[in-house]
Amino acid sequence: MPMATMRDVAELAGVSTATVSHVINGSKKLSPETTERVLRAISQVNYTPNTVAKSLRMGQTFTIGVLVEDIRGLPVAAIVSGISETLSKAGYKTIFHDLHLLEKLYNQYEQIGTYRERINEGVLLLKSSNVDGIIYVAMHDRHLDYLLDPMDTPLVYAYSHGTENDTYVTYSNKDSAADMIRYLLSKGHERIAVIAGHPHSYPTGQRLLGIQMAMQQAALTLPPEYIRYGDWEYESGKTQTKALLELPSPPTAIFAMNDLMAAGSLSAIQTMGLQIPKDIAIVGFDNREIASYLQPPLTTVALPTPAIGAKAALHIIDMISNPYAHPVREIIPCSIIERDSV
Amino acid sequence: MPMATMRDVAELAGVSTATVSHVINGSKKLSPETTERVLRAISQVNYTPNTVAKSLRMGQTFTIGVLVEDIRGLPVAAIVSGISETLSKAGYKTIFHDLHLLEKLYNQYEQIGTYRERINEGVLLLKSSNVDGIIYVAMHDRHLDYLLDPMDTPLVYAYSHGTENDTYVTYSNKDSAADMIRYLLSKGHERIAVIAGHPHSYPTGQRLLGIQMAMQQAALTLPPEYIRYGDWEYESGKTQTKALLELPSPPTAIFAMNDLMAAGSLSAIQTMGLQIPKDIAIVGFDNREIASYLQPPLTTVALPTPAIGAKAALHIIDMISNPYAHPVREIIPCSIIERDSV
DNA sequence: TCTGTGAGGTTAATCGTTTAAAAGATTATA
DNA sequence: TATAATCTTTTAAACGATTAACCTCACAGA
Repeated sequence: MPMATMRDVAELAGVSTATVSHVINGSKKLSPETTERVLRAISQVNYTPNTVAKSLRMGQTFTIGVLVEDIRGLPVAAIVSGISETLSKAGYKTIFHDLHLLEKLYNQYEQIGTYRERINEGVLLLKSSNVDGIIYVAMHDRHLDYLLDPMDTPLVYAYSHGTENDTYVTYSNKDSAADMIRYLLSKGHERIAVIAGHPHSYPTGQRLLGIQMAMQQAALTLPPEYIRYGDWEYESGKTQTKALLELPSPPTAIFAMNDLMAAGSLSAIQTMGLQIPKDIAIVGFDNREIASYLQPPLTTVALPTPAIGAKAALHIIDMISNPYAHPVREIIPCSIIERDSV
Repeated sequence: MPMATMRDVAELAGVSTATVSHVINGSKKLSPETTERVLRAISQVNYTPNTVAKSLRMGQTFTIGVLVEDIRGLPVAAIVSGISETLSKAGYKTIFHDLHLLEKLYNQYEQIGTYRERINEGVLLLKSSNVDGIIYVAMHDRHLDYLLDPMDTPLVYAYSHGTENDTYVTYSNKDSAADMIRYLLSKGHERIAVIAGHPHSYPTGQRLLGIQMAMQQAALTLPPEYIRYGDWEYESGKTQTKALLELPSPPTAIFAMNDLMAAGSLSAIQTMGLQIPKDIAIVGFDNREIASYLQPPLTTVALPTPAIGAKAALHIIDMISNPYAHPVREIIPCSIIERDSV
């Protein structure tokens, strides 16, 4: 049995389709009797408006395209969760497109062409679905200016940065790192070492900046031998920690720039027979699931993922109703999750 | 500048919109010159068909609604990833709706009403978006028969079961558990204990069945004191393991029914000063991220999540073109991930 | 009695496609 | 030469909503 249409309702109620539409949308004052009759007819035939027809007529789909690099990436799922919640509360639907780009993204510059293709395809697909706007959730900064060229659809970046002229919402690298240092300082640590990520990556640079800043403010310095670079992976945390502990004057606290390296660090510390947090403190970044199951549970900084998603959704909705507004850059602070590793 | 329409193309090429449509869809043989002219016009005005109009006319949206309990649930993201990939390869779009139901689901029977409401809302929302079909991704079995009542939209369950008359795709609880036992047996273990999940949950029951079966086939038995029930959480793994180790004749291998409890178990074993896997072996279930970062890395069973997603997508597409086919129940085997804990 | 006003409803165009059916043009057949 | 057959293209009616503009009627005021 085909879905009931507005016509069916109109006929049953003995009115025109215009009247039915007005009842549904409250777009005109109607007599109580008519309204009543139409409402009854609606529930009698179990009528639901056909969104497709509505969209065609109104030139709006009330649909936002959510383009993600890979939903399997941990922060991505949490961000999408936030987006989805806010969007549906605001009456928007989410059309989801996954680029499946989770392979290790670094050092694959030869493949950048393929990435661009995949991304372009995704955008085209969403645009051809007549989405009212697009949210792009990427784990690493990508310069997507080339994408914007043919883009008359509002776009906001969530998590990663766009260019200067884009609207994006991300988390604070610099301030969060500084906060963590201040936290360590407040616990009495002064000899703090850091295991950074890839030397040239944006988060590494920013966080290092924040760290130096916080140290300076405390009239302390971060000696060069206390800065070691890893590759964001478990093993590198292990190696760099060993190097750190063999220093003539080893640190009393280690700040690893993600939880994976922190886990490696923790394992290295323990195989050297040291106690955490008695002999040395260790903190991470990201608050992945693993952080709470390490022994001891890891103190780390939590990304404001739900907030990033929610804000991104809010911004895209704004941009739809107000297409010529200025781009807005929103940077959300992270929070420190205290556990037992310091 | 508004998007170019078929009319624009037609005018530019000096033909009717019907001709343009035929060129695009290859639905009629046309002279090469006309085709050429239309094609040129299309790229000149940068035309993309308006999907909304197309959907209205065709009565099909080429859109599948993906209803998830909560995308933050680990297996959920991986399943959605599989769904999305298969769907978009087949030319379908994914409209995503998250129910945000991640709060601990157990023992909340009072809240079941709210769940039903949330789920119903979601289904209604998707139906009103005129999706061609719905995939429901739930982490726990829910009896959604009440949902099907007004459902003329094809539905497939992914991960969880539906009722007898539903199409679903899930993983094998019984066989995977049996496989794991056989694996342990092959490594020389005969005194195998199990830390189960909630006593009355479906996975617990099925896996226990598989375990008993495999033991019997090896002419071994699982003594009652070797079966302990946890609550799927870390702490319960710890407690149950302690109890197991205090037995007069402790097991040489422990099979925890998820990685979280296995992690707890591992911690308990180590605080008792035992070596893994030398003194005792431990295996888990789920292959969560945590499994590979435990010390030692945990041997566990991996859920076939991408396959579940892919198959679910395939089934829904089948059902769309063939609405009166029989329901199909597909159970996909899991695989054992060998690491260093046995 | 006539005009003006407002309330309550309707008419019909429109959004951008698809697709039967019709029409026109060209070639083949008798 | 007339007719049939074929090939190419067009006409126009959908699909199911929204909405500006119009219509009708009742009543108030002059």
